[in-house]
Amino acid sequence: MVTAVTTTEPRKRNRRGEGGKLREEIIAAAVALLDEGGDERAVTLRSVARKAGIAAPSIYAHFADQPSIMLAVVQQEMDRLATALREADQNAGTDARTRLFAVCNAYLDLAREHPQRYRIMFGGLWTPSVDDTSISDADLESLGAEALTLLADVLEACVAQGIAHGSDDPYGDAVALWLGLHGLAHQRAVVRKMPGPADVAERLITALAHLKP
Amino acid sequence: MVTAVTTTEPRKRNRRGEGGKLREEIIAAAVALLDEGGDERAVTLRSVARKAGIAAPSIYAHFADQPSIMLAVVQQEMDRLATALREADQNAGTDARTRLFAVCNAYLDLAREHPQRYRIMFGGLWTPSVDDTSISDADLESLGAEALTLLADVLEACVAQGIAHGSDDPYGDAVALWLGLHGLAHQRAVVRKMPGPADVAERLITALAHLKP
DNA sequence: TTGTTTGCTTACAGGCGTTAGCTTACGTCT
DNA sequence: AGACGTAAGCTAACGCCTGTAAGCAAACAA
Repeated sequence: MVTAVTTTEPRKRNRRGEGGKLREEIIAAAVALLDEGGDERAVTLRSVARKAGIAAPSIYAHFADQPSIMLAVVQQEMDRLATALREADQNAGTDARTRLFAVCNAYLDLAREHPQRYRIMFGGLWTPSVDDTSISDADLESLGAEALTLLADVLEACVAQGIAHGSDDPYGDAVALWLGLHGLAHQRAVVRKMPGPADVAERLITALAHLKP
Repeated sequence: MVTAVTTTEPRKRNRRGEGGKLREEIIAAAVALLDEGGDERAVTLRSVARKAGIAAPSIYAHFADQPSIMLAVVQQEMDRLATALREADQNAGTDARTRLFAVCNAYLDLAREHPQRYRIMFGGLWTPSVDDTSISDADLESLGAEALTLLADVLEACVAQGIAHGSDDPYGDAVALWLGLHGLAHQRAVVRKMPGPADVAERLITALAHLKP
């Protein structure tokens, strides 16, 4: 049983300048392993290599060590999330309520579509190997801050349009709203079926955004 | 608190009827490993055995396999949590607002005191080995349901005392409130420092319980 | 004494991350 | 056209740790 149980065909070597392509393929392989329903323990250096159809040591040309792979996955998915939120906001027009629900639902949808990825991103198990300079706490915090700023913007718009009760600290309200969304998204990502009513999301958003009835 | 799991001294064998004691010591050892700041990967069958001062195979007399240990830890900590919540409620007197904050803060405090345990409980990584009959999904769900019922009770009391706006579905509101608490507790358990204002907890509770200003 | 509980020792097979050194094919330069 | 430097990836191997099986030794109760 040495060979290729899954999808591994004799890999075509990349062209001269395109060695970096493999880096993306490695990340994609890691993500694929997650999406297949395995938890993060299924994402080992060797399993990723198998999935990508390469030999395990070939990874070291692109990543310093195993945690670096997870780190890259997290960063990529964080970027994807931030982009999705911005996009949802911009496609939502100018009505504040529509914007609010668009952004929040985009967040929840992404988490629901890829629960394992969400778990990795916010589950706190990717153990930053501090010597990886390509990404750091600052990166992630700034990304979170970006999403929070977006939320705060939308909340302010709600107040400005008179559909929500104001507050002296919209950023703080954004944090609270995000925490609620995160609680729901994470719990959905973890358990097979959530207890509670179907409109929990709406209730959370309405309450935490202080929307007027 | 089961004590003396710190170092590896030649273990005193248990008396005739007290073989079951080791089971508790094993769980305690696993919890200790978590509390030492290691994540769940640090809790291997062998590391637990080392911590408990016994030989690795000796665990099999008390647990079917390694995941069963984690499962037992989760159940124990879930019990502890439920007890703490009930206790906080009963010590809070009859004022609904006081009861509400007492229960919620008890939840948050416990999570903050033992972040790694909290992560294990709700992180969804303990991979139930289905053949373990001593605990099951039903157990955990019923436990969650118990906590939720408690929350719903307190919320109804708030409405009854006129300090919160009513709702046609107090249980649903309890779920929403719990999700908010969970989001905060989990995020605190995962990252070293939370962004946002210091009174996020109060804001979450106030908003999700629909407390009147 | 004898049976049973309690826990240990030894051992195996397999997966892991990582290092060292080799092969092959590409692009370039004469 | 042919040689060559180098990028791209592979094979082999190391040491470590894991979960688990099989059988043994000692202490206690009857």
